[in-house]
Amino acid sequence: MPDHDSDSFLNRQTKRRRVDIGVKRTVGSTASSTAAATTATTDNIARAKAAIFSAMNSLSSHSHHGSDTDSMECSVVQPHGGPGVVSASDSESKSNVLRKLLKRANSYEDTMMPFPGTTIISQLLKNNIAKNGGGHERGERGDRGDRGESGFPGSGLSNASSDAPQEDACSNSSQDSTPQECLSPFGRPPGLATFDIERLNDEHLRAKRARVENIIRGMSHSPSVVVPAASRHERDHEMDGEREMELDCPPQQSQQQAPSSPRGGEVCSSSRENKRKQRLPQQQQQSFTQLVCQRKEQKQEERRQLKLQLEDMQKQLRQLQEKFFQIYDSTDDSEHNDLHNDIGNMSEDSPARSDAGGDDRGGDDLRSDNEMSDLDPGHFLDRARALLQEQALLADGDKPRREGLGRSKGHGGPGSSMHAEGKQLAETLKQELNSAMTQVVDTVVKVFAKPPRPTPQQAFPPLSIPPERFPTAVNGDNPNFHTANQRLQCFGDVIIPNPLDSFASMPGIPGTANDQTEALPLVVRKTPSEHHHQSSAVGAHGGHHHPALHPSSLSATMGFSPPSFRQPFPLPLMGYPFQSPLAPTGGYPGKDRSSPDSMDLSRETTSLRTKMASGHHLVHHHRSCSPAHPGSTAEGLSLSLIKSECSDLQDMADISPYSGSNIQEGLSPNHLKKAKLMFFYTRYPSSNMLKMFFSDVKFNRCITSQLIKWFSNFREFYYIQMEKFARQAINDGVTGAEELSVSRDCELFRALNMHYNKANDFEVPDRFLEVAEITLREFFNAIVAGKDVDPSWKKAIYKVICKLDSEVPEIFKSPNCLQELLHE
DNA sequence: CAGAATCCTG
DNA sequence: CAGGATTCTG
Repeated sequence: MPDHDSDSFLNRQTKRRRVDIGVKRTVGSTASSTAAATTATTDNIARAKAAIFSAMNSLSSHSHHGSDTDSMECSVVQPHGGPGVVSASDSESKSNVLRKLLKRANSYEDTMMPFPGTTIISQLLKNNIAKNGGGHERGERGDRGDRGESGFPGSGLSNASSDAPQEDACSNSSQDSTPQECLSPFGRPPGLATFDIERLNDEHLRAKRARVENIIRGMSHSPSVVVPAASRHERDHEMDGEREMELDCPPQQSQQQAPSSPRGGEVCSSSRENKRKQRLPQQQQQSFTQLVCQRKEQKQEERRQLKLQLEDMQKQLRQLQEKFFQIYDSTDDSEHNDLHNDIGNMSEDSPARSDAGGDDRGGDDLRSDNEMSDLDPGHFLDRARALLQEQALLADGDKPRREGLGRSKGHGGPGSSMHAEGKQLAETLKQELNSAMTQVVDTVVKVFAKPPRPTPQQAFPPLSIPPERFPTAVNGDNPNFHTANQRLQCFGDVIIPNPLDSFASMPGIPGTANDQTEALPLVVRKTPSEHHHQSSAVGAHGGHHHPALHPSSLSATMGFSPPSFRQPFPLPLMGYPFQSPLAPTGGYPGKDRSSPDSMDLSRETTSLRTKMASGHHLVHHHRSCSPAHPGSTAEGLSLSLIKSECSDLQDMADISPYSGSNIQEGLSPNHLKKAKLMFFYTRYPSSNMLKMFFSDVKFNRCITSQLIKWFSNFREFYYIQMEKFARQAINDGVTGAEELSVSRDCELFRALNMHYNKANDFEVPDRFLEVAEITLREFFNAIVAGKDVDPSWKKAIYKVICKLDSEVPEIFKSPNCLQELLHE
């Protein structure tokens, strides 16, 4: 299709030879052919790239599923433990926190990793779950165990004090429960505990349990037990949000409904939380003692598992941190110091640090932003990546640092030889870690979960992608994405050009609107001085994106792909100039792509697109547009969503491979200026001529049209002036054309010069004066002859003038001609 | 009728 | 100068 368009266009140019006013325009058929050939070649390249891209997408798709699976796995919930089992809750909370954090990482990874299952984190998590064995009681925690849990979601720092466990409060009243909490409107009937339903991975099983639970609840209703919902509510909310996004588990919903929990406001009430609330009450129910006993065993088991998991995760976390640091400390320290610190604070194996961290955290609210940014997907990705690399390195020999980490992980075992102090320290550290995690999770959840969730779902219903992913991907573009990407680039082999950026490099984009023949506002206002690297209308193409043009080969092993792959198009951003073919306009079907904001955002988007356009991506899209690749459904989200308005894709293909040159994607003011100067030589330039003289511009239909339009406008002005002065001369009593002359100091010339050579920094060729004079006389004669009565009387004049074009100096072919010309 | 140039307007 | 409407051509 692209070829066709291009060819047809060129052919038309060649064949057409039509003219303004009946004068045939000279067009170089040869040049035309050449251009066509070039196009074809590039197209082939494009196809190859498309294939690659396609493959990538496929992988991405897989990863997605994988992530879901993981999520489910991770969603296992700790069964309620009796009074003596409180520690379980503790470990559970930690484990949850860690898991969530880690999972979050997974999530992000999934977003970009082709092989979800292979992500280190997920693997580790799985292993943990699988291998959980003897339980480690955290005696230290004691009855306070629940605290950690309760504290985690809300304000990570305040967990020790304000976040009194609502559960405990309500059930035992031994804890510093807040009355309000208990009185919360949300307090629901002391339903029987939902046992450990949550832990069951099997949805059906869970559903059954839920039903049973309902029945039981109906039977036993102990008013004495009120679930504190107020604070819990908040917490649940957050957690729910996270869970919902991460897990997207249907079973939970059924359960939550069952409990008849009045919390209508919540997006997705956490079944798990609900259950826990009900746990204690349940135990108080004698009638269910047996049942409880049975459950207890399971709970015990669960507890042990959870503990193990927690420990493992902690260990993993440390390892990740360590590795991450190792890798980044040497590279970009400054940029990630925050992250480093944050993690460090959470690290258990560095007492001093942890302590300090704890203190810091007390008044560390100000850092929330930083933390947030640090905890973006990119960070997780980085960490994961770091881990991978580390593993590779470890194969050769363990690194000292890692050793240190490894050793740190021994705490917690019941048989641990730790001294009391050590235990306390460990405990403290754990809490710190917990709180830190909480904070982190909260921030992340808030940031990624809240805003856009609804929109994405609507946009991509069929994809059934966890809502959170979209926001994530989208948000990722902003501050975080770039940094993440940059960091990724540290791993040279795995670097993938930012897909979004590549869009900008598509020359065709500006005019991409299929049949858009009229020039779009391609001209970007720039300062003449910045002739080079000036950002083209299409945006930040100038000079910076080149690196991106060397798309690193995708590392299959790493399988990292920018989030943007999955959600490459921040749709809202896909605005005007980029109604590009590539633009996933399809992504948001029916969406107004030319929203007013688009322009503003375009700049931002542009940079992203630049990279996106580079390499295979660009080409791929291109291909998808071709008839041969109709649906390209299997090609993954981005592709499937991409509606191709491929008209000008081919043009893009032409230029996509360009490298290093100063080719621009749009016409700049300098180009306009140059065109005006050229007008002194040629009034009717052919499109091929334009291409030759604007070699620094990537030609597409739009550009061509615009250039032609420019000259058309030039002519318009020129002829208007001619007619005006001719009539003026007539009015002035001039009787013979011979009396008319055009000199450099005449009015006419000044008018023209003012228009085409405003700065007067160009020496107008004498030939132009001649032509102008001829033109003036033509008009004069015509008018005198009364030909102006004929509506098309000017055509004859045009016909004459168009033959007067002279050769344009070679120097105009130079992209730098302006400098050269004006400096002479 | 499509495509191209011109005309007209802002 | 850009856009849209109109005209013209093959």
